[in-house]
Amino acid sequence: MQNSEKIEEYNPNAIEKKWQKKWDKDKLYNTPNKDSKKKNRYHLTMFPYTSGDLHIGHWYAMAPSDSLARYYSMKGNNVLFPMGFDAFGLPAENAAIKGKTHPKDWTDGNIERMRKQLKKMGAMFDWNREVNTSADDYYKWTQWWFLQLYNNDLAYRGKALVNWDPIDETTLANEQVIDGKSDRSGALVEQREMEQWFFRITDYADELLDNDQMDWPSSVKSMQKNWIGKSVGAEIDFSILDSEMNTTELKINVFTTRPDTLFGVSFMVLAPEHPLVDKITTQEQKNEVKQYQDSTKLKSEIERESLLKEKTGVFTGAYCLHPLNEKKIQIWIADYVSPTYGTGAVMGVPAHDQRDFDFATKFSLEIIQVISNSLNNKQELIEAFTEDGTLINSEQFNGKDTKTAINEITDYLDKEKIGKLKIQYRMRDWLISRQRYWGAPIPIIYCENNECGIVPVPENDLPIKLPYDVEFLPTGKSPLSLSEEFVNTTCPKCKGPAKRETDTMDTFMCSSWYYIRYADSKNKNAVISSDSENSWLPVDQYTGGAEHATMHLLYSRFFYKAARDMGVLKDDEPFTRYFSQGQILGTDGQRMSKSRGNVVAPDSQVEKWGADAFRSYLMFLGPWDQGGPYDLSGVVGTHRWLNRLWNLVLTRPTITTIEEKSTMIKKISHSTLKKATYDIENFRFNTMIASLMEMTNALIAIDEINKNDLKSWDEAIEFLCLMIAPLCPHISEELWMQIGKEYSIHKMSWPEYIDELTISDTQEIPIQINGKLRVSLDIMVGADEPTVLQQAKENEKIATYLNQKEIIKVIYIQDKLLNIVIK
RNA sequence: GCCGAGGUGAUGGAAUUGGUAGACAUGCGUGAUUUAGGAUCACGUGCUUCACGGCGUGUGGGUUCGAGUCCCACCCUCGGUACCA
Repeated sequence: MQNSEKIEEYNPNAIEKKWQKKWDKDKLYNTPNKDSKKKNRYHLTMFPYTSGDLHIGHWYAMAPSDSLARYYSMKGNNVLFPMGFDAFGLPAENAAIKGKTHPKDWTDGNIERMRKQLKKMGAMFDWNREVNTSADDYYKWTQWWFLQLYNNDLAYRGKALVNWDPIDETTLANEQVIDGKSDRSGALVEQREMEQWFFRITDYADELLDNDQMDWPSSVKSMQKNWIGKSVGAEIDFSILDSEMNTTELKINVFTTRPDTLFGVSFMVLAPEHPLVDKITTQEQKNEVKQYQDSTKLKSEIERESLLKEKTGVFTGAYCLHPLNEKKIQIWIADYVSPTYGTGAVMGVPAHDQRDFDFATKFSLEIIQVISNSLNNKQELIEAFTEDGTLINSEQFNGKDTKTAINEITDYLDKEKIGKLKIQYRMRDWLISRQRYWGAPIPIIYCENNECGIVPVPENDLPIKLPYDVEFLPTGKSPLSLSEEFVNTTCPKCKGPAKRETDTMDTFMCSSWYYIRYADSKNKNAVISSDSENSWLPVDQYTGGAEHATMHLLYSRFFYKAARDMGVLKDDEPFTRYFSQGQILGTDGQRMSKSRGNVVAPDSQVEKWGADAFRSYLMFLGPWDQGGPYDLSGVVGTHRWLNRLWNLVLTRPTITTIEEKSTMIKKISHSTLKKATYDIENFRFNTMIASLMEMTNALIAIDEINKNDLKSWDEAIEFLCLMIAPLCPHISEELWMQIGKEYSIHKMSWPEYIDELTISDTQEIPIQINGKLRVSLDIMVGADEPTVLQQAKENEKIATYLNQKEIIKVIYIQDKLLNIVIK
């Protein structure tokens, strides 16, 4: 660099503060519903839970998402990129109990702080559309959604065994139970029966399963499929016999995916909790059965697991009848049968199911082989044979193969009315009731007059406001039930005395529709106007953590489909394209947590290096979907780069008087632009930044240019600023101004590259002998084989290799390589 | 067990369809500058060998002129899920 003129030093903190203020003042990022010249495009990053401080994970998730939104905005779209707060939920209540504040005050304070921290990111959030799920103008609509679901028979009240967290004193969704423990409190979860509100998500199981065409990561799609867990099989009735061995009215209904093994049934197993157990157990077995049931209840899921899956169980003394061969079959109870999956009863086929095999071995029950193939013929079974094969010992079905037998036996059972085809799902209906304070009240009234019964709150009465002055300390009852003022009301139908529902809604309900509200966040008359819906929905690009695969992302899809069927929205899927970023870890490679003491605070990193260097470092670290440990000594790399970039842009090289024009600068800028464009569209921020660094370094290496290249130089600098704009919004804006361009760089267009300019006239081609690289030669682009071979032979080193040897074959790939095979 | 992703220098990671392995960056080394610096700049840096060269992408085999990339078998790590009948 020959220019002696002193330039100002790069000072990230000063310029970042300056531009954030100006953008805010100019409302640069407020997005109108319509822009006559541009196509609308909706980008979304998951909104944060209001936990108190923005942590590095938020930056890792949001900064690249912002860069993407900015890129598509430069590509000529009218991009909506909103932000808000997921503000209801247990931690607010827990923190309030601990810190002796009120959940609302705690939450509102956190929102204030987090909004400030978010603004330091320099993202293009449209704050005009901010939502706060705990604000009454938001949860009014959460309640409205509940009413719509209720009116369309998608919400129902039912008794159910629920997961009960004894520490937080609330129910939990299955998704919130990890290894039998509460994902929040860590307490061992108990089973309790309660009256609860459910959503019929299972009605949508098949449609939710159908996700092949979605532009989502395959891992997330497969997680959802596994979670829904569809299996096709048959339900079969086994008639229970009385003590005289006569058929009774009682039947055991089992679900099996292997009806072809029906003749192999040698016992029946009920879950200890199965309602038939008490009715069929014989007098002699009563005590033993009761004892087993009690011990099961006391066993936590952890204990069940830790017993190395050793089978336990008790005979009930009762028998049932095999529907096809009329054999008498013992009925047992065992805890390996889950009361909540299928029918809570299993037909024991020890020869062809490993669990049944273990059980039969332990209790010396008969093992009848009914499937065989060439491999296991005549062999004594030492474990269950679970492969397909041919039926044996199965009367009229002998000789059929597994697949045929499944169909024929199912058909036969159906015809004889002893069974039928059944599709079973692992996923259960969504339990939304929470016995907690800090959530949206469920808009239901229970009228004391039995004729009215359960009465939904009329839409005009919404929102049912969450009272501020309530005792929310945990007592096992819903805090709202302790507030006379809240509970006592009049029935909307008969005007008689009535009581309100005192449970609140699962917060996943709030987050199932927030992206819908962004499109029309201030609408007082409707959840969204059809105009706003047409403008923005569905979301074009959603990004967020894969930990939400089976909860938030599945619930949102259900909500959207339900909304379609209720006539609220038009489309089938809420998120057209979804990408899940990985997780940023502590410097020790572990998950960041206060207890480990490995938390890196983004605020201090921003203060030290500036938001631009910090953002770009997070993107440079590695592939975005991979995550990984944060390296405190690595940020300096992107900081140094921005420093070099700063000096480069503000200093022109010496201009010589040589007339000859070079194509080098154009090649650098256009090929970098090509690569950067490809990379950002494919979420490859790390390689995009690497190539921008390469371009920066290449331009710095040029310390003099000739007069005719001046235009190319200025274009290169311009391209560089524009390409950096989505990644580092502050430094690019500042440099853009300093080189005398029009405000704002963020309203400029992404440049277009010219493909011919990305190629130069000569290229280095590797010359191999027998596939081993020996030398690289500078060859004209597009040269043919004889030319290249000739040049190679002329090379001294190659010539020595070829000396006295016979050339068997020459492989030449144009502009790629030359391989000479010799003997 | 099942489903999904992955295994490349000291470290994070590059390598569009099989075609120069290690781009870019950190760290480290040497030098420059500075009163000093954990600031900045330049050069070097896969392993091995004095060198010619040889060896190198989890392990073993295969296909090919040529394999990080394709095929077969296996090992390991991470994420999800599980007596799911």
